[in-house]
Amino acid sequence: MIEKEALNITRRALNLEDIAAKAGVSRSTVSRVINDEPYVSERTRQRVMAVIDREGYTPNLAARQLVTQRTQVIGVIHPHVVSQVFENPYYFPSLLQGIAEGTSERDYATLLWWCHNQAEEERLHRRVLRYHRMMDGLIVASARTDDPLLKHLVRLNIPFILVERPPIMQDMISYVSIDNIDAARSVIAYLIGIGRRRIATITGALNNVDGIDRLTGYKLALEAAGIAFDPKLVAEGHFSTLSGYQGMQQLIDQRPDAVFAGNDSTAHGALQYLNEIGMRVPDDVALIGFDDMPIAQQITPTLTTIRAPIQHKAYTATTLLIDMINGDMTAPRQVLLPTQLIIRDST
Amino acid sequence: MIEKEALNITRRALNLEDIAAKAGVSRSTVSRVINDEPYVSERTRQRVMAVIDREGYTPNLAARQLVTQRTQVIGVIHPHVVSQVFENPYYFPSLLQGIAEGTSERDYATLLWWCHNQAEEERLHRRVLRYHRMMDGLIVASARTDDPLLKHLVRLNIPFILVERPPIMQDMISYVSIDNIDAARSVIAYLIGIGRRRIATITGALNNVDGIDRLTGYKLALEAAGIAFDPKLVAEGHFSTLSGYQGMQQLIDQRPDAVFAGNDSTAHGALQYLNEIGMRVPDDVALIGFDDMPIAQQITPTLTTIRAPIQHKAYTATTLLIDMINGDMTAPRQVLLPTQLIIRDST
DNA sequence: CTCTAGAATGAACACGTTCACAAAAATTCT
DNA sequence: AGAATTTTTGTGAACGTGTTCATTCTAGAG
Repeated sequence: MIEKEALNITRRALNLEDIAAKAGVSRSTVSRVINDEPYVSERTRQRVMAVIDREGYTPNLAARQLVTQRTQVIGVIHPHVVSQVFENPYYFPSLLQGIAEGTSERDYATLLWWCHNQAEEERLHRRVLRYHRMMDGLIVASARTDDPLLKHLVRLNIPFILVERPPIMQDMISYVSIDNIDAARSVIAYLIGIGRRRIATITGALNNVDGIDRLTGYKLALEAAGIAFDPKLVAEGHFSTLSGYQGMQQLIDQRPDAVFAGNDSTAHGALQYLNEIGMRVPDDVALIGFDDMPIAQQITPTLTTIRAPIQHKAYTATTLLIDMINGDMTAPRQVLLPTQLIIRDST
Repeated sequence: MIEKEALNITRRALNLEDIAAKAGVSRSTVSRVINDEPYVSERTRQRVMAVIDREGYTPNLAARQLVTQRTQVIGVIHPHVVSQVFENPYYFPSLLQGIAEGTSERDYATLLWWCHNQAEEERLHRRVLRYHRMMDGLIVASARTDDPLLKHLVRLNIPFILVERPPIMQDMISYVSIDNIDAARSVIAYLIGIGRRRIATITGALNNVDGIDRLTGYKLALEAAGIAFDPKLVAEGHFSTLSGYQGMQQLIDQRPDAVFAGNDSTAHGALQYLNEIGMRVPDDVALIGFDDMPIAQQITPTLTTIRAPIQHKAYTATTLLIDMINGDMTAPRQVLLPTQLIIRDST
């Protein structure tokens, strides 16, 4: 018998019963101690804790999940990630940082789902759905307008929240976003206020809700000021430096006196073209970006832009999601966080 | 009875037994079908599959994990993340992309552990250790020289791999990294080859193995060329643009004719200072960075630098880790990936 | 037809936890 | 002191899967 024990090289991990035996109590008492439940005498609690620490016991999470139906894990899905992440490299880390803040507070773990290329998107969806039992809820970090994922999630009845305004079913879905429309509107109003009249825009990606909303705000502000909307003053971009450069190239013939770019990278590209052809910023053309990336302060002139509380957005989404999971939320919630206009030298 | 069933709003999910009943077979047959095991007749397999698809059954992963002792999940831990991630924003996304590639291929999920601030580091370690049963293995994305985490991981006997050269126990620990020492050495040799003699360096963070190794390579190259090492030509930085600016400020009195920066951000900072005081690059001072970040091509002059295959590094680490998990690896493996010198206008 | 090897299937157990309930012990009240 | 209450502890039944082993079925050989 002793030999058999000694030969047993790959020892199985300790379980509740082992700890109970060593502490001279029953399995459920140990369970109560671990889960901080009442109705355990202080003396017993101490003794059990001592054994747990000494033996280095950690609970088997799979067994716990099996009976509680809870995993203490949330998923983060970012299906069409590649280009966007590399165009605005601060967005994703900021997002994750906010999520980490929320999950750390509430003791959740984070399962990350993202693609290494565009073609994998479909496969990723399938994997997420197949593994959905591992997650109590899901943060959808980027939904395309034609994304079938959301419908699947609704069908599976898994709690989820978006960090953008959803492209479909907006009343049914919870989300936390920034008020892109209002931010764009106020920034255009500001440009009008400082006397600009031929205000062009290089949009963000228009299969993306953020990009669409910023364009909408642009139009609304012009309308409010009684300036006719001119499609020739709109160049379609996709959040990249290159698209800013090309967009500016396309717009220059229209002689704009101001350009509102879809984000700071785009503004940076536009600036590069303006520099090349000798146009002065802000004297000839005022330039405004979006997101307040670090690049905004690194270029000359420093860039007027809109600061979005990305990390805070993600944090809010995370805590809301956990509330949903815990059943503390009955109806879907929609939150729009305010942005801040940062005026620098480019306007 | 029927009413009771109908009233049961929150229906429990389907399990193997349900599928078995609907298909007219036993639970173990369904299990065999799902896990692609032999000894199931083709006819039975078809019938079971049809039921599974129709009912939309997915296995309960917790139950499976409980019996197989496998989770199909790997963890990624980046404990002291904040400053570093924001100084080199491309590093972390590239890393995750490589990991995503590896996990996607082998059908693993990724559990992400990182801090939202420095103070959380200790807490994060504890959480990772407490949750370690959820992971088959761990990728350690950034280990400080004084990090106690590695010892804990060894003690717990959990498979793990580093994506840097480990600060301790180098023979015992598997890792995939780039050959920082050799890269730095060859880049200095190149500078010597083009006639530079007073070669200064602004180091990376020196509590980081990458930073230390790059400095070591610098020293070795000088030694090999018979140039005496001069501590006054070394400024300590920490991978940031600001530290590059300040480092250059500190070094300028030494009249260097070349500067090797700890990374491209640092080089960028150095360039800003050189521009301010009217020094020409590369005529007066040659400048070299590390990492080939996008900024290297955005500044004027474009930056000579070293391209590191970060994504490939992470991919390799991921597949090796999964090999470890599957027991396909007996001894620890150490892999150093080659780097590439990218010569541009700054030298 | 019988016999046999091998393929196909099912019954029962194990995994480690939580939870509901029962039992025992301690405390308070009359 | 004895009853009533409250605190503390233990027992047994889930949770849903994989796995072992015994049993049944099938096809082919004699």
